[in-house]
Amino acid sequence: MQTSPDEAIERRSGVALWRQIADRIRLGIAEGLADDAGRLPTEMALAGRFGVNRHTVRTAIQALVQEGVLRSEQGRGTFVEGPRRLSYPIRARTRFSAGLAGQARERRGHLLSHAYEPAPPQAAEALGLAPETAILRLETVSQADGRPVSRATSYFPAARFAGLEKHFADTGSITAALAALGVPDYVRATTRISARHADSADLAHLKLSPGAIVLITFAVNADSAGIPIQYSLTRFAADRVELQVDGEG
Amino acid sequence: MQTSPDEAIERRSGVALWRQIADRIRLGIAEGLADDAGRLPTEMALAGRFGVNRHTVRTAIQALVQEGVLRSEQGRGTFVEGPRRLSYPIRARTRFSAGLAGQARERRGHLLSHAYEPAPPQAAEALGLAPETAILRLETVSQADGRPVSRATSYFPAARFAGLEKHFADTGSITAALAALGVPDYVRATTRISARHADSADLAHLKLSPGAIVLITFAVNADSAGIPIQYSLTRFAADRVELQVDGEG
DNA sequence: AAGGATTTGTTCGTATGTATC
DNA sequence: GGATACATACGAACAAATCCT
Repeated sequence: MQTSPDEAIERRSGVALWRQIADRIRLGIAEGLADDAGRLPTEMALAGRFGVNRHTVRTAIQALVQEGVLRSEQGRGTFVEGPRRLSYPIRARTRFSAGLAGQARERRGHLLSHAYEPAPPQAAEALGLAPETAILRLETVSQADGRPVSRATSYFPAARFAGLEKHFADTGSITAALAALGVPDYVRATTRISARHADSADLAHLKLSPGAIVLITFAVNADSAGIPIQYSLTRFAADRVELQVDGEG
Repeated sequence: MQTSPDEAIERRSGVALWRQIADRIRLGIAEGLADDAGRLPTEMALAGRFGVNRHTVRTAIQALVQEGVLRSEQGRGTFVEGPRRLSYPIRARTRFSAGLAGQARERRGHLLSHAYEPAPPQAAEALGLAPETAILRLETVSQADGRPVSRATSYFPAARFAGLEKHFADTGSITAALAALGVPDYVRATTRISARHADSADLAHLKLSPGAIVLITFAVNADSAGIPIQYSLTRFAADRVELQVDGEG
């Protein structure tokens, strides 16, 4: 028998207890925290489980209600409200739209801004270009059923892909824009995955609640000849998406 | 010219500013935040960049010094200290030890505890077993050069893998333990990746500083006949590891 | 070698946010 | 809800170590 609570929460961590508990509830929903009717355990039960005061649990629940994840009904309980988490596949042939087929009806990318400028060091290295070579930078947001899912900064060699931003703005698809410029196919070379807290740009573009976590991917795509054509930094809303890696492509 | 800071930080988010800044600095190091001599921008410069008081930056830096990531010298500056981030590959044939070859000299898994018990719902489903079927659960920690990298909860069908914990305790390797029980080879079927804040168990086993973020992977491994043999939930210290997905496996 | 500029380290005080009871 | 304790963040000033001219 344990006297301490089952799922301990960390104090003096720089992360408020209510924020930690909100994170855990949000993740826990995917793992069956709510019952079949979508009802969460009572506030008292959650307070006991996390070893905190009921007020603290209430603050966490209020934050999730604000996000649209939960809905509280006086006298009845707290219920899961929001859509479930999307599963974003990462494979050799990662495509945003194709990947979410069957999980969302409408998905599309939006162009926030673009610029032709000298390549920053990491981009130049990833693309195999000399430092300062001109590149095209695109800032985009991808949505599924009108809900922002990810935000990306992409770098393309400017010499080869001048005008790409127009094709993207028209079609909302990197795949289609590349095809229009003579790249009918491409493959994901490598993806590096890490995580951090959302910054204010993430909050604004992804419509996140403050304190949310974003999954970060650094990816390189190459054409059929193996020449790198795109380097991208993508931030996924960790509470709305999980990344899925399939075994044998 | 901008009057607002370049990289805005979010207030009233439930995540302390110093914690957000510590996260950003840690990530920024990989992206060339420090100069060639490993020296960070001055406290004043960072404070300006993030739009906060110098004290707040100092608190963030102190947290990273405590973690071993940075080192401060009065009158000289603040320098990058810790070992660089490990890159953990995820492919069809993901192996802990093999994957980190060349990045760390010594790596090994340690058995924290084990139990034979009824399968929890997610584990039963992932392994294709009837609910409540007996499984073997292993709690393990993996280290590279004595530094904890990840902590895993693994489920194996008890009928097939009775005694696996002894082989693992002896060898420190799941691959070797499975081989001893007649599974010479296995492949990663799927991996789902998400992220959350570290809980106190993560902090203790991974020796993390409070408030750290962990990358979570849910993985299923199958034998050469495609039969699921292992379901595992692994927590990676997001500030010490990045996950790497290679294109054509 | 001297002195000024730079950079980190320390100490006040004050206001606000967080969590408990 | 109100009172209390502690953590977080800011501001101003000064001290100590180092660097540069």
